[in-house]
Parts: sequence; C-alpha cells; structure tokens
Amino acid sequence: MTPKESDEPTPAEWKVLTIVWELGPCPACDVVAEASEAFGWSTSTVKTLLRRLVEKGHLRTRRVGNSFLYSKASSPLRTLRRAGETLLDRASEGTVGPLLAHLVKRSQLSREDLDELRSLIDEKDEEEE
Amino acid sequence: MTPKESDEPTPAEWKVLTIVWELGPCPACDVVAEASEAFGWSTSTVKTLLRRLVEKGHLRTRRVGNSFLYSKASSPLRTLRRAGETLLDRASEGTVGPLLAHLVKRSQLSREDLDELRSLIDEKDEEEE
DNA sequence: GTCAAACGTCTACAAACGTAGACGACCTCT
DNA sequence: AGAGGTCGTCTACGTTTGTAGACGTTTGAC
Repeated sequence: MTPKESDEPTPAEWKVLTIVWELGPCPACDVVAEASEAFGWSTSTVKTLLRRLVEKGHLRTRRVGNSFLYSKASSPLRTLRRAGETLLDRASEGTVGPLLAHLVKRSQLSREDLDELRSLIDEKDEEEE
Repeated sequence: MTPKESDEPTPAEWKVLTIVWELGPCPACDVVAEASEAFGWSTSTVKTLLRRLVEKGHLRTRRVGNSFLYSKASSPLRTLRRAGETLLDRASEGTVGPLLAHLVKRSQLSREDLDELRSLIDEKDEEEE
C-alpha cells in the first residue's frame, strides 16, 4: 500500500501537521501538549490525527524506545505548494493576479523574499512579447 | 439561519462553484451539462452540490419561471482570498516567501498583473527599514 | 387533454472527518 | 513485586461529504 502522496490533509489534520513541522521530530506527547493547549483537543483526538497523517503519508515515524518520533515525510514547502496549486486551479483567468496580489500584500516577507519575487516578475515580464 | 459566510466549499463543491462563476447566472441544467461532461457526475450529484453551495451561502438563486438561476453570492475573488489566507496561515515564517514565489512562477499573469505585483513589492520593500 | 420531458425536492448510503473513551503493554518508583 | 503513569492501538459515534436514485409537479408538444 503505497502512501498516497496526493491525499491532502483535512483542516484538523493541517493543524497537527504544522505543529509537527514547527517542532521538528518529536514524540506524540509534545504534539498533544501543543494541540491541547491551542485547540482544546483531547489526547486521543491528537493521536488519531497523527495516525491519519502517517497513513496519508504526510508524517513519518521512527521508533525510539517504546514510543515514536513523528517527523515530516516530505518538505512542508512541497505540501504547501501542492495546496497552492489547487487554489490557483480554482481561480479563473482574471482573478489569479488580484489573488496573488492580495496574498503578497498580506504576507510578511524578508528582503530576500522580495528580491526573489521581483526577479521572478521581471523574468515573466520579459517573456511576454 | 444566517448563511455562514465562513463555511468553505469542499473540493467537490469548489468544482461546481467555479463552473457557476464561469458561466454566470445560469440554470441548473447548464451546470449539470458542464460538470457531467467534465467529471462524469450524475444530474443528482450536481444538484445536491448546488443546493449545498446555496445553503453555505456561496451561491444564490433567483426563481425564473419554474426553475432557478444560480449565481455567485459573493465575489469569487473574495472567496479565493479567504482560501488563500487559510493557506498562508499554514505556512511557517520561512516558507511563505518560497510559496508565493512558486505560485507566481506558475501563474499566467498579464502585464497589468505584473505591474501591480511589482509596485506592491516595491512598497513592501520601502516599509522595511 | 394527455403524455413525455424537465425541474426541484426528498431520501439514501457509504466513506471520510472530528472527536474521544477504553484497554492492554511497558516502564519506573517504591 | 506491586501501583501508577505513559504510550500506542482499537473501537466508537455523530456529522459532513461524495454520489445518486426515486418521486411528485410543472410544462411543452401533439
């Protein structure tokens, strides 16, 4: 049973997933602590979500003693990009630009990020004849 | 029962929603034709999705004779922006920039879009001290 | 005026999701 | 060795989602 790479996390799963991304490889109890604090979820709930994320291939586990370390299975950026593409697919021709503009406006970006974006835009601009 | 503005469409609902956005105010049969062709869905399926989208407040109906015209309840851009913000919330500090870069790279943007983006970026650049 | 096509509504049902308790294995302190 | 905590697993259950058939009503054609 190959892990289905394409299976996007559900909203509840996303919350747990981002916690693991932030904490890095960590035991379930850390995730439970964080999620319980942040969302008021019970231990069981978090553990179920962790399990489902492993099943979907978003998290991987490594046995350590009697328990597990949970860690990301693929790069967060990769997962986010996929979700972003799904979003773009839903935007019709005319709304892509304004949508991206809104997202850029709303994001906190470093100078490097801004430079990267600027050169991308310049590139695209030249491509248009 | 106020229409819950916050209730995001499910993936299947998104597909129907974007069809209505594209077609503009139109009777169910047009949406059915399009969705049936594109996804192989039955008439019932599409009508259920339309109904749920109305319930969630994403579509609105206007009676015309014996049938309905379905049309958007709020601007597509508004809905897309909300979804985009959800996505950004899932990106940690360091991934927002690369994520946006990826999306920009992948999008087809008009010269106006590019200009708009460029000036946004310049603005943000100046804001940084 | 009747018959078929079209339309909206009601109902259905399996799968996925959100949320969580119960339980058995293991470790650790005493 | 026994008691209590910790951990992962199994099970559960109401709700939402995906997918669709059945049915009654309206309408258009003959």
